[in-house]
Amino acid sequence: MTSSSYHHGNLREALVDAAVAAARVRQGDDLSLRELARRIGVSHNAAYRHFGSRDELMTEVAGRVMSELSETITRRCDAVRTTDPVLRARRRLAAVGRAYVEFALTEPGLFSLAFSSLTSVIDMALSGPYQMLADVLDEQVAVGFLSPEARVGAEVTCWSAVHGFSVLAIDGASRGMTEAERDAALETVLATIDRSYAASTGAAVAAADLAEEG
Amino acid sequence: MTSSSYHHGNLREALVDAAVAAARVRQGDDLSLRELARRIGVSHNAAYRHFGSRDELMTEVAGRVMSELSETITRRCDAVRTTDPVLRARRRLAAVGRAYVEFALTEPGLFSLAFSSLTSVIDMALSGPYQMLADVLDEQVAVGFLSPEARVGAEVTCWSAVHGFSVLAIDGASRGMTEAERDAALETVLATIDRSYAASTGAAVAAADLAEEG
DNA sequence: GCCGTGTGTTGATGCTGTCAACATCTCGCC
DNA sequence: GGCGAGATGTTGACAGCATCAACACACGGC
Repeated sequence: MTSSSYHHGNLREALVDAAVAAARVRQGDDLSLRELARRIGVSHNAAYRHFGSRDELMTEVAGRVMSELSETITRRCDAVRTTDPVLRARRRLAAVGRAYVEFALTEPGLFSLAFSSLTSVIDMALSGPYQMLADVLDEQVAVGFLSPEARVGAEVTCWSAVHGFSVLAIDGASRGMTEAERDAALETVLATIDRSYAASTGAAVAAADLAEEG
Repeated sequence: MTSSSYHHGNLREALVDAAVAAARVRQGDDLSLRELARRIGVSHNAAYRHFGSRDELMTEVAGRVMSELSETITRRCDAVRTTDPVLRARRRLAAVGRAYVEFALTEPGLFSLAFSSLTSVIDMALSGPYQMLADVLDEQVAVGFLSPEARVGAEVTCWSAVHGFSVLAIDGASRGMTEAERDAALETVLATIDRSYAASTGAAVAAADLAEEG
């Protein structure tokens, strides 16, 4: 329609798309406005008609990434089919953790970009992934698995654990681990938290309880 | 001695010092070779006689930071005076975690720089902080607090938790928290792990056990 | 006393983000 | 239907950056 070759038509979207695509491919936030413009076939600083600065674009990209993260978590969380309420709540928390790490390791470029974007990103996280985590924790309290005392601050604890795991796995520490070793390490993290929350109410747990279904 | 005004005498050291000082002051890895050179009073790219690239300098700086981190951890860990073996092992693990986070929050610039430096940094961490963590965990097993089964992968779990906490506290998530709230959140993280490890052997724990001494 | 090598300097290249001035298109109004 | 305003895209410039190449100085060993 509006493909007049002078006006792009939807530069803003195109820029964000290109940024996401570029960040998806190569690690490091070395993607420049000029290169994005070049790739789209528009001149440098055309971007400035849509974004006040490079950071503003990155913030927008980060928002997209957060949404994608939320989706991944929701999908994984909803895939838990267990009907037993306690087991279900425990597995759903584990699913949140697995989804978070899975996303980070599948899309390390996007993940890093999203969390290196300074401030406002996190505000988005608050309404997305963070809220989902809180909901699952509430569910654990509701079914009597997690004690109300241990509930306070639990979001930060869980988020710290999976976020730290992701960061270390992406750039450094766990490098040199095989995929199997990494998965095992993640399961250890999840099991550690699960065991702690079980102990908060004296609930009994078995080692294999958290194993994924199907 | 060799202060000939043409040859600096110890540029390499001076560069690393200046980089550390600069990173200490302001967040973000926006410190440039040129600015460091300017600050030292030497011309741009004099640095290239001592470092092959900017990254090489940063790696050196990261090494320094790691050493400082190790020191902080050692100091905090050795400050535990408890004589009861089990309580001592538990408090020493908590001390490692507190030291790690304390360093990250006291020197966010240095911390971020060290862990944004791509690869070789982590290798240093392996011989430093990571080894200290492993030792304390071994101690917990030795005194019968942590079960050998729960011991496997525990380094990664603990490191993930405190590292994630630090990262989130520095740039974003926990921003807006008061210092007291942040401390409380950290204690929750430490208590969660402690409770889990206690549960691994069925050891009894009281809430105030981990509290710092005098 | 002289030369080689280590160290520091100057200059240039090509990249970046950002600003200012200009060009072109699109849409609403008469 | 034509026109003017605002939105969008372009060109050019500037300063800053990392890095390379060529040059200048200083000190040590012969």
